[in-house]
Amino acid sequence: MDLDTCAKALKELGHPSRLGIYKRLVRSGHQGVPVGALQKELDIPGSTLSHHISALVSVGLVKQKRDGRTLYCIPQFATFNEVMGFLSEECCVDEST
Amino acid sequence: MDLDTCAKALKELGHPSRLGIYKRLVRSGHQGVPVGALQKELDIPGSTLSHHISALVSVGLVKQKRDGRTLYCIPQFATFNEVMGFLSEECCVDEST
DNA sequence: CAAATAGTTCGATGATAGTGGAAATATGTT
DNA sequence: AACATATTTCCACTATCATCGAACTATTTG
Repeated sequence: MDLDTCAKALKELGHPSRLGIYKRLVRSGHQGVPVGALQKELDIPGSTLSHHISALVSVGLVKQKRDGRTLYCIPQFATFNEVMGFLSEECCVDEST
Repeated sequence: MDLDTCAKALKELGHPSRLGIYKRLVRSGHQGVPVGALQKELDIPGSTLSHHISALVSVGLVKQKRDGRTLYCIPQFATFNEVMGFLSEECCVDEST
């Protein structure tokens, strides 16, 4: 992951609602959480929530999967881990030397 | 560190110039880097750079220390580590269970 | 097909953020 | 004091973001 890509992901995580959404998704694991459930739990108007989710989707932190009328939001751990990897490698002090 | 504080820090890191600045500061360690050196290396106009730096200062990721005419920018590893800690604890999967 | 449910897109608006030149401030030098 | 250097603040402008009701699309059910 390069700096620009990492910055984009961090920017999207850098909003309390979106960070809260991502955190909530991680708690549920791979099966994902329906948009409607997020809306109730986080008490965010539907249209606003939809924008936040698509921001997370746009940087690959979340994927969506439809089952009937229900859209599940699934956290993409691989992308998140790449972000963490970039931060660890490029922005942390190497204490081992 | 709470979610809102973490989101604020991530937001500031979520800009390529600022992420680049922070990365550059980490490379230099505790002694810090003069604003002017950053300006030359990263090729950012002075006023713009100054705004970016103060954004990082405002969330505690950077401190400044003056020595004569030169202002050194010093990365605040403790704050960064708290951010990493929040992300690890709240947004990562616990593989140990 | 009509109605119900789940979510998105549209559209408008107000709020922040990003940018950079010019002027101002702080400090050091002669 | 006058000047040079280092950096910030001011100011104006443009661009992007955040918010949310209303209208729309997708899907299931009766």
